[in-house]
Parts: sequence; structure tokens; C-alpha cells
Amino acid sequence: MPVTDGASVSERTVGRLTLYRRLLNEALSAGTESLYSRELAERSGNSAAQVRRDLMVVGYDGSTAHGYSVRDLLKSLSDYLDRPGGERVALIGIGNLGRALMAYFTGRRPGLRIVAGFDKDPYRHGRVIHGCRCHPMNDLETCIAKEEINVAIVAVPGPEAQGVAERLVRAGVRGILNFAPVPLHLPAHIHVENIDLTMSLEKVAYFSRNGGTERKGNN
Amino acid sequence: MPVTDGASVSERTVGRLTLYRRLLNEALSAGTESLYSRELAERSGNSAAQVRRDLMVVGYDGSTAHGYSVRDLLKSLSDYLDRPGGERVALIGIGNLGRALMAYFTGRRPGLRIVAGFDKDPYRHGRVIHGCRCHPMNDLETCIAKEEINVAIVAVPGPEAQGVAERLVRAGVRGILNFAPVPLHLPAHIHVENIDLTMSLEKVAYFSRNGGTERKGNN
DNA sequence: TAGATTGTTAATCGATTAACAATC
DNA sequence: TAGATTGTTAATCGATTAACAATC
Repeated sequence: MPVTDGASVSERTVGRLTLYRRLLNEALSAGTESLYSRELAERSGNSAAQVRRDLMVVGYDGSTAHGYSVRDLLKSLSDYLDRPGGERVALIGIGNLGRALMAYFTGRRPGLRIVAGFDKDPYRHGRVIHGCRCHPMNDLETCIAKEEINVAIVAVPGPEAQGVAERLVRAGVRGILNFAPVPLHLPAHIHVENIDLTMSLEKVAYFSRNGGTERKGNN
Repeated sequence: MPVTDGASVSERTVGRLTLYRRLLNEALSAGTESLYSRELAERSGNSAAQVRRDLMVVGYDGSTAHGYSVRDLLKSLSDYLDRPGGERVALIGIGNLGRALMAYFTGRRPGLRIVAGFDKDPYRHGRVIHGCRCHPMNDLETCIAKEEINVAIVAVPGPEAQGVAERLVRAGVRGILNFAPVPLHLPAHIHVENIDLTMSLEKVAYFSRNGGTERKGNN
């Protein structure tokens, strides 16, 4: 039974849970039916204590005899992490990066689907890219309402990102994955996850000169 | 004068420094010649105390009268962050995502250039994409040595990533930006920065349902 | 049983923020 | 000067890890 919540969970913990899920799926494909915290720790690059603490939050109890049942744990993780019925995602900005993201997410995780694309370029309107139709920006609000979309990916140029994000929030979006290299200023209840490609590459460049920072596990 | 180093700097600090640099460049474009920690704090989404502490590590002193000189601070940041002569980067995997990354980084930051692409698909060998030639995987080691490359971007499918990463390290690469959704197991002195697109989207989806986690500033 | 693993709390570690004397 | 800002240390905060009784 999943924990009745109450305690809020950190961003890092949720990240690690999604990683565990992936590793558990791999294990299941390889025919492994049960796993110890120690094994999941090695594969994920975290400590065994952290794995146990993380798994506590999803409310699934392992056994001291066989560790964790892979199937049962996957079920608990899905109950904890996924929206029942699946998550419907909008993608704003169908440039080079946007199209690559379309391709990347298509079919990768069922239950996490990009169902609508938007671009200001009329040339792209009506086109279907990787099974997803591209709409004009004017249709943003109505389309997001009609399709019951809660999550959006912003892949527009930096100067346009803040305006687009504000429109998304007014349309009812609650979470944004932002690829534009600008800090978005939005209400506190909106969750924003920034992927700043240039910043990441600059960090790698810096530490490639100034010694590795043996950070463990996930980003 | 830049600090003679000694104290190692956290990954987060370096990330914020690159963000400050971007904001300072914007300010300079807008004609702003000096800035207070408070202003940089607002724009970056961090606290003023943190901005001051961060800027201390680059060894540039502001003045109590006018705050920080934008030009001089940019110079100090460049001295601190950049490799003299610029950073030469290799990109492994020229699929949808790889090509988008080529386009994204081309001309965005001079001094941070993708100078060689690699792919196992013979169809792509010899092609020039966004000004960068695509080589066969066999040439990886020789090409990286010849081009004096220290940093690589891995955009190959998950199952191939560990093998590719090990070859890169043997060839002399010291830092890797990894887009493959697998934890890389490499020597501790190699810096690995993971960008896990699915994990990031799953985190956004989770927190879009379970309340915003008003995280400040950068990722 | 003996040995290993679990859930869970206490101790540790590191990063952020608050505070303040020195400065302009 | 008075007010605001700086560099820098101390206090706070949160996350990770170590430890251990209970369990199989």
C-alpha cells in the first residue's frame, strides 16, 4: 500500500526513484525476480542505506530473506510516480532541438506522451512530426485545455521563453521542463526543471581541467 | 588577480558562475556597466549572500560604492572558467539528438566548439553537419589525440554508452557530458555530467501533481 | 541457529543563509 | 556623516550515511 503521503519528497529522491525503476526493468528483462538494496546500490551508484531510505517512501516493504521483489517493487513505484491514465505533454518550439525531443520521447515511455506540438513558424503548422501534430501558437490555450495537458516542454529561444511559460501557466500547466537558457520567474506552485545545455557543457569543461568531482549516481 | 585555487569548488558553484556570466553579458548588452550583488541575485534567482560568496571564489573584488564592474567581472569569470585557447569537444552519436546538439552548440559560445563527430553508421561518415565532419568510430582514438580533445558529448543509445565512454577515457578525454540514460562507471578523476531527459520529464510530471518544490535558481 | 538484510533513528557532512565589521 | 554594500565568518538548514534492533 502506498504511503498516504504527507511528507513531501525531495527532487533528488524522485530522480533516484525513476532511476531505480529503470534498473529494475532491466533486471526483470534479464530474468531477475528479486534484488537486495546492496545490488541496486551498486548499479545506481548510490549507497545501500540511501536505496533503503528511498524505497521507504514508496511504501513497499522488502523482506530480510530475499530483499525486494522486482515485480512488486515496480508496481509500487508506478503507483507512486505515475499519473493514473498517463501523462499528456505539450512541446513548445519545434526547431532542431524540439524535433529531436519529439523523436526521443516517442515510444520511450508509454504513459508519458507528447500529444501536441506548437510553433510560431506557419511553415510547420499542420505538419505531423513523429506522430504528433504541430499547432499554431494561437491555439495554445484552447488545445491545452481540450487535451487536458498538465506538463509542457519549452524549447523556444531564450527571449521567448518567459512569455511562453506565462501563457502555459495561465492555460493550466503545472510543470515545465525548460530548455531555454534563462531563469523562468513563475508562481511557486509551478514546478520548473531546467536543462541548460550550455551550462552543463561548461561545467564539464571546467572540471575536465580542475579535477574530477566524484559525484555519485544521478544528476 | 584570480585566486591561486587550492580550495576545490562545488559543481553547483561552477554552474551558478556560468549563469552569472550569461546574465552579466546580457546586462552589458543593455548598457549596464556595474551591478550590485542584490541585482544579480534577483536575476539569477539566488540570494545576495550566495552571489557574493560565489564571486569570492573567482577572486574579483567589488567595491562598496558601485558593486561589481560588469566588464571586469566578466574578465575574471573568463579567466577562472575558460581554458586558454578554447575548449575542443567531440560528439559521439550523430542521431536525432546528436544533430540537434551540433546545431545548438554551433556558434553559441565561441571557445566551446564541437570539432569532431563520430558515428558507427557508415552512411554518415565523411558528411559535414553544421560545419563539423563525421568520422567512423574506428578513428576515435587517433582523432581525439590529433585534435587535442579533452571533452566529449555522448549521445549514443544506452547499451553502447559504457563502452564508448571507456574508449574516450583511454583516448585521453577527462570530462563527459552523457545523454545516455545509464550510470557510467568510470575512474574517479573523470568528470561525468548526466543529462537524463526521461528522468527530468518524469520528475516534472511527478511534481506537477504533487505540489511545486520552489527550488531556486539553476538546476 | 548464525549470518545477512531490513526499516528506522542518530550522527555526520556539506551547502546555504544570516550576521556583522570594514568600507565607500 | 548616514546609508548601503562588500568580504567573510558563524549559524542554520537539509540531505546522506552510519549504526543497530528486529527479522528472516
